[in-house]
Amino acid sequence: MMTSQITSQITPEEFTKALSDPTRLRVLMLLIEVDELCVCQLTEALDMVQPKISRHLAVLREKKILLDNRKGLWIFYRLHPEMPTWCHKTLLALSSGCFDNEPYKADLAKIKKTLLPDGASVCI
Amino acid sequence: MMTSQITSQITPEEFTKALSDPTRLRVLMLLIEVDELCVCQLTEALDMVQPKISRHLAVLREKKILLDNRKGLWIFYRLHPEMPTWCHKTLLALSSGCFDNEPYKADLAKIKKTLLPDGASVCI
DNA sequence: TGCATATATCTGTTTTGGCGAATATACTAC
DNA sequence: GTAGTATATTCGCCAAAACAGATATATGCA
Repeated sequence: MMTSQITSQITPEEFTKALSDPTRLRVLMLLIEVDELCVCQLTEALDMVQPKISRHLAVLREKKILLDNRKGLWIFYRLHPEMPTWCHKTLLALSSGCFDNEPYKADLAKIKKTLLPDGASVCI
Repeated sequence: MMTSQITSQITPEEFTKALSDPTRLRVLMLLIEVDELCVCQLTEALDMVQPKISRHLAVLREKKILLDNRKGLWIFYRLHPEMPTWCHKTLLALSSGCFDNEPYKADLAKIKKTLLPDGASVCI
């Protein structure tokens, strides 16, 4: 028997509201370019206090825009693999307006310094 | 002599903030599908009081997301022709998440009833 | 000129949402 | 168990932004 799973999809209104905060937009732009990042990497790259980052991550997690994955003490966030296609396309379109400009360019540069050559991460 | 024109481009933060209001999103989705609409058509289609529509149009106009064009008593709004490509792509991506759902579907249906076969508009 | 229509703006109020600071929770190592 | 680190949540406050309603402005026409 098939168990039908009613995962209420995010609405366009909810999605644009989630993108409307500068901090959340910066996080999402990074996660378009890098598979996964832990909270301490984001805290470091965006130069913000940890509770602030966590609160914004919670907003994105609750809307199923991000998926969290604990590995020991660290919790890694990535774009939610079941995010609707139109959401992903929207993020991609925005990213083409971001990475020529600050702070997105510098954010990405900082993050890349925390990545090892094999793609794994170095936490501080 | 060339007069260099410094038209400050909209930033991604400003753009996502402009999209984060449900009314503004509904207006923009309509203007993706229909070349231009006057204020009374929007007031009628979205079933909102006129000052509310005008205030939201003003936000989008000030950010150069919309361009206004008076024709007699009516003022028509359209997507700003000089909007950056990434903005237009973002709106298109969002539209693919909108038109299967309400209120966007019904909004568009209502608007199409105010359009003449040749694409011109009927005001009420 | 005066009136009607369409649209814009102002004003005061309420709601929303982000913030800092403090605290709580989860995990690891000892 | 305790200690230390990473992350999450709660709380009270403040500012941004949306709202309704009233009013102002612009245009067309008699």
